[in-house]
Amino acid sequence: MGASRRRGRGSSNREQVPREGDERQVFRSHLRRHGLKMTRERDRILEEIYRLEGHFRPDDLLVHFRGRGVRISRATIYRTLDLLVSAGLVRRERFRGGGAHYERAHTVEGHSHHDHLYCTSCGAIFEFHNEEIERLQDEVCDGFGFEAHSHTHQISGTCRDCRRASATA
Amino acid sequence: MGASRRRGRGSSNREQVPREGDERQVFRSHLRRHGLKMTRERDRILEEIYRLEGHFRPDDLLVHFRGRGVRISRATIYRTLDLLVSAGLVRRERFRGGGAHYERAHTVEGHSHHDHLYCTSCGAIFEFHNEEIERLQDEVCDGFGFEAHSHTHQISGTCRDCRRASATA
DNA sequence: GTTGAAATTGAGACGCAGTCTTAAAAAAGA
DNA sequence: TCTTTTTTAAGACTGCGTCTCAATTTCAAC
Repeated sequence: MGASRRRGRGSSNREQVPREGDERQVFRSHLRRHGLKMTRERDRILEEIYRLEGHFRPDDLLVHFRGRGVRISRATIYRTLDLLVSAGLVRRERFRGGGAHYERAHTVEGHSHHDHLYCTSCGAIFEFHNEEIERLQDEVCDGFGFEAHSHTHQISGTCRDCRRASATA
Repeated sequence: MGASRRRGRGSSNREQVPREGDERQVFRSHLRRHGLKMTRERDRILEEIYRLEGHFRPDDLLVHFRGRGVRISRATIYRTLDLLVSAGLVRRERFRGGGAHYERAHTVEGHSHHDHLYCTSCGAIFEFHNEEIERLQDEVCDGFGFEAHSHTHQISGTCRDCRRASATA
């Protein structure tokens, strides 16, 4: 089939530091470390995710690709998301009862992740980060001899706007 | 609010506070407040939940009733769990990707709930409670003008035993 | 560049949690 | 008791996610 050997966008190869392809490098080395292969599909999925802002669901990707005539199967999207999560490039988040949401991790090292406020009234999602909470979490883990890999901290409730709306109602 | 007496294990039953039926009263008045009816099925489900220790899944209840020849449908169990959650008597928790787990809320007022450490290796669940984290959460919410109704705070990782096991391996 | 073992893919079947639909039954107030 | 409204059981159904497997692609060795 199409043998286009794609490189990155219009990579201006000026600098030494791979800025644009940072996540790609991380992904590649993660794959290599696990004896896995880089494929065109995985590359495209990663690229798309890093173009997106905010949260997305697997189906969003599927629709996106379908809409552009790119055939990437559902299975591949799910498989790739799993890989990206274990590579630390993407975070999986669950709100409400429905399916998982994903978002790219903000830093490769995973230091400054954020957590979420979820408005059950309008579905809005807010992000917060609190260093002190993070520290206390570590303390809790130490107390249990527990080694944390990740965490989920969601607060559900009513956002400012919805509160205002229901107050006037 | 008000009457949240502690309720230790074998509380000395000196007081007038309805011990055994506490949750039933709460449920009843919740239903009444919403123009809903108390039924035998709802009563049985509540009773069973308050007999259980720890986490359970909707299917556990189903199997339990089936095994005893009590016919309560899946739909009813799910509907009742929803009601109990909104009445504040039961908490819904999600671990991993699978279905929801439930557990009874420890106090009616919802003050001293706990959060969870989840071992991804053996599936063990530990509970923790940290007053300071709770306080900081409130602060975060205030900052957003957000009114919290509930929260989920899960830390995934490896528990002490599993760490030990993999260290010796 | 060719080759070939091993990994990956697409398509759809499948599994499971949870919701919806319906007629029949039960609750609660008058 | 009677009447109205809610609830129920059963199972069809939905949606998310996983699995299967033959065909294809990767990539390291040649």
